[in-house]
Amino acid sequence: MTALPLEVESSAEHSAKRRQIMDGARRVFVEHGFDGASVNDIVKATGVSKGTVYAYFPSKEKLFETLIFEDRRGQAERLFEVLDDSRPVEEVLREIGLRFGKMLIAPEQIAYFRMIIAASAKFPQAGRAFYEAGPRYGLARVTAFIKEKVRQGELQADDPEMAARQLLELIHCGASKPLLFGVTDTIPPEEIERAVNAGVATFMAAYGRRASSSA
Amino acid sequence: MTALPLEVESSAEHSAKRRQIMDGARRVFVEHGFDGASVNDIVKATGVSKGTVYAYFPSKEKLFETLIFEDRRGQAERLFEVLDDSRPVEEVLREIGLRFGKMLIAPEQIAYFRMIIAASAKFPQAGRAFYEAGPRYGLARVTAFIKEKVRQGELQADDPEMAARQLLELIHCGASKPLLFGVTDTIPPEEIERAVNAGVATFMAAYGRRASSSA
DNA sequence: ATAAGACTGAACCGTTCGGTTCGATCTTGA
DNA sequence: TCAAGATCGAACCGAACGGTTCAGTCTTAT
Repeated sequence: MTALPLEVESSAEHSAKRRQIMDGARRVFVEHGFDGASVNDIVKATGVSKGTVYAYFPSKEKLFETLIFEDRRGQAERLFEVLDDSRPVEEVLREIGLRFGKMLIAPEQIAYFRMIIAASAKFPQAGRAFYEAGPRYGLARVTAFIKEKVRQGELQADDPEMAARQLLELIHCGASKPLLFGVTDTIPPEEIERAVNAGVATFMAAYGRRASSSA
Repeated sequence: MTALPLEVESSAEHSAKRRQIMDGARRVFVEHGFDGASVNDIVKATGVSKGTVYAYFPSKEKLFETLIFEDRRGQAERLFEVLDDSRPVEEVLREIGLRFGKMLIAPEQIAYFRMIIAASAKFPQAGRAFYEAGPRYGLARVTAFIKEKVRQGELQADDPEMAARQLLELIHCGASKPLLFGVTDTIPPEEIERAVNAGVATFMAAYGRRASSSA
């Protein structure tokens, strides 16, 4: 290989052309997965020439890895912003539940999960990056929220992290699984709301101030 | 294509050669996914000639689909056998929780899930077949168990299916996620047990006879 | 023994794969 | 204006892709 990739500097890091390439690549990777995405299809989706793609990224692998690493959008941050511990706990949990539920069943999200999961054997660092920016980040935020609510006396939990894990599982309650396995394309919004309400009720039965200690 | 696949009769349905081919193919598909698995690698893994593979299956796609459809082993049946409603509810739930948890973190299982999830966009029927033999079957069994325990007075639940969904999520509590995303290769057994115990406690707090009605 | 069927291993096919090259053209900055 | 760098589109490369073919060998049943 005689053509070295462009030396990335701060300005080039955010160049429009580079972003254009990554946007086009993301579409193809999300649709076909890493192995199913051909470089020629990616090139078409980018709207630039193949030579230019290779001027920015040395290989298909590097393009994919870079995409996943830099795609750690503030999605989880925005989602968990509503964890305002000055408000009543059930109110917050219902709201976070609905936001979380809607996010987890969005078609783009399902497709993105599928792509990451599929690629995680070959690109474990990419899988890890995604996991830490998403699920783990969310868990940490919810754990902190629960700790504060325990301190305030609204909740009781010996193990706030386990409580947070349970909460996240309860409010979603596996609703996205049929989507992941291709069983259906849509989940009715009422289903999400139903799971959220039931999940919050169960969580409060176990961890609410009136409940017996659970852990 | 001049060579037609072998007409499948009852005996050929279970022929050793056909099984050999599918066993070899499964190994390669599970390791590399559908797109990442090459027919040449599959042929090597089967230990038969390429011509023979094509004598039994008309294409790579058909081989994959057939494999998934016929792989509906009685795994879920065996797992949920312990749902014996003549025993105390907590005892049964702990036991099913441990069995379920161990199954869901087994490396072969993780790899199989990954393969199915990855392929579900292109092969939704295969994804559905897997889902119905596994998660949906389990949910139905647990729902029936909960209904019976409600009838016996050990549990109370207005919505046994939602209760079953919650139970399945609680006893596992997302323990396999780090595996799916390639974050780690192993989950300590104590972690599974801990999640099971906490999950059963939360479930009983919400649905046990002494608990307030949750749904 | 013989014939039919199953299977083998090697070669083949047209197409696609990821990656490379390059003359021509465009863009940008001095 | 000019030169350097960026980009283009087309062609190319060797390897790999899924699928096909076939002479030879093995297996089985009569």
